[in-house]
Amino acid sequence: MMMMVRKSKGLGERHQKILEFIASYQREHKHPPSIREIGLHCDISSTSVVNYYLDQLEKSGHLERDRKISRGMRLTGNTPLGDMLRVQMLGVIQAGEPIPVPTNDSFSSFTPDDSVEIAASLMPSKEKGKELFALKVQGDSMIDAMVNDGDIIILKPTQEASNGDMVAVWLSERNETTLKFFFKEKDKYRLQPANPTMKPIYVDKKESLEIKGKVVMVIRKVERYNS
Amino acid sequence: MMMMVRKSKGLGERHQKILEFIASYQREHKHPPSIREIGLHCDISSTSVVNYYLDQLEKSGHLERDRKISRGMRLTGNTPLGDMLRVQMLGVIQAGEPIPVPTNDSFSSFTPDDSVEIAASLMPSKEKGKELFALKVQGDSMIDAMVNDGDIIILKPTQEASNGDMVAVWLSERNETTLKFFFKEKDKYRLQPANPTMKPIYVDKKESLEIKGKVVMVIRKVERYNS
DNA sequence: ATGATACTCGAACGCCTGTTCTGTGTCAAG
DNA sequence: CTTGACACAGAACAGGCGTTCGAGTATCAT
Repeated sequence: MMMMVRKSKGLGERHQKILEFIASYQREHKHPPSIREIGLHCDISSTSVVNYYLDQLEKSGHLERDRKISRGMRLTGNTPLGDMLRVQMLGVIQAGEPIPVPTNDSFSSFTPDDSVEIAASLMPSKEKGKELFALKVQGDSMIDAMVNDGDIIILKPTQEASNGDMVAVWLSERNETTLKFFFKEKDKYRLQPANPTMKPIYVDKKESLEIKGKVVMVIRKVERYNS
Repeated sequence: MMMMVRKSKGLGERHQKILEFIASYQREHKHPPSIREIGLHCDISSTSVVNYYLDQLEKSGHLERDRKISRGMRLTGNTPLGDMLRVQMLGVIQAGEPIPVPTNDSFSSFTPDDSVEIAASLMPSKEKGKELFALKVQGDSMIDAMVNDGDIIILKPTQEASNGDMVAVWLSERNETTLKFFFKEKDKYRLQPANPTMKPIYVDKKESLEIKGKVVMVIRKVERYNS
C-alpha cells in the first residue's frame, strides 16, 4: 500500500543515497563498506536488494565492482584510479637563509609535520616521491626563476646536477639561496634564470656552490593579490 | 638447516617484499590484497606468518590495519588518505588566440580526453573540482603573470571577477589572451601583472574585456631548460 | 647446556560477506 | 483480468578471510 517507484531511467533516491553512503563511508573508514553495511545505513533490510542496486549502479557506470571480493567496489568519476604521493614540507626557502634538507633518517619515523599531496600522475619522472621534499617560497627573491612568494616547490635532494636541471643552490659567498637552471661550463658554473629576459649569473668554480636539490615541480595556489 | 634470519630492527627482506606487493597489488586491483594472497605471492605458506609480519609492519608504522575487515589494510606514508579530483584539460592558452571554455554538457558523457589530477588537499577554496578546467600555457607571453611556457593552470569558469582575482581575460581589441590580477577602478579596469616589477595595463571600460575564468592554481613540471 | 628470541608451519575455528533462490506487492500495458 | 517488469524481503548457502593455537627450528647470549 506504499511504494515509491522510480520510473525507468535516471538515478533514484535510493541510488543516490547508496552512492553518498559509499563515499562518506570510504572517507571515514578508508575502505568501502560491505553490502550489509550499506543496507543498514540506507534502510534496506535485504542484502539482495543492495546487490540489486549495486548492479544497476555498476551498469550505469557510477560504480565499479570486483565480484566475490569483500568490499570490492569503488566509485568512478572523481576519486579516480591514480594514486598520489605525500611529500614532506620541510620548511621555507628564502634568499639569505640556508634551506633545510631532508635528514638522513630514511623514511621511517616520519613526522607528518606538514606535507603536500601530489597526484602521482603529475610527477614527471618515475622519481615517485621516494625522497622528495617540499619547500614553501618566502619572499620575492626567486622571481627570476618564475617562482613567486607563497609558491610550493617540490624537489629531489641531490648534490650533483646535470646541465639543464633546475636546482636550488646555496651561494655561501653571496649568502644567498636561489633557484636557477644549472650549466657547467669551462671554468665556471652558469646559473640561468628561468625568465629568458634576465641575464644568467656566473659562479667561479672556486666559489663554493652547494646544490641542495633539483626542482621537479612548482605549485602555486592563487588566492589573492595584496595591493 | 637453512634460515635467513634478520636480526633485531629495521625492515627485513620479507617486510620489504610484503610492502611492495601490497603496493603493486593495490595499483593493479584498486583494493588491498588478502592475507592469503600476500602469502601466496611472497612465498609464505602460512597465513599466520603473514599476519605476524603485518603486525610488525603496523607497529613500525608502515601499515594501518582494520582488524576483522577483509583487506582492511593500507600503506601509510605515500598513497595516503586524501582523495583527489580530476579536472579536464580543455586545451592551450596562448596570446593571440581565444581560449576554450567548458561546454555546457555538465559533467556527464565525460570524455577522458585529457585531464589532470589534483590532490584535493591542495585546492584553496572548497571549489572542489565541480566545474574546474585546466589549460596548458603555450608560449612565453604569460611571463608577466609568473606563468611559463608549458605550465598548467587550473581555473574556475566565471564571467565576473572580484578585485584581486587572477583571471584569464580575452582583450578582443588587442587580440590577446592574458593572465592578470583584476581590479575594477573608476572608469577602467586595471590588469596587474603578478610580477611586481612590471607595470599594470589599463583597459577602458568601453573596450571589451571578456573574463574567461579565474585562476586557482598554477602547476609547473620542471623538466629541462632548452638553451 | 639452557633459555630467550625470532621466525615458520599447518590446521582449525568462526565470523564476514557476496550470491542465489523463493516469494510478495505494485503498476502499467495488453 | 492477466501478464510481466520492477522494487523489495528474507533466508540459506558457500566461500573468503582474519584469528588463534600448538608446535617446530635456528641463532645467540648466558
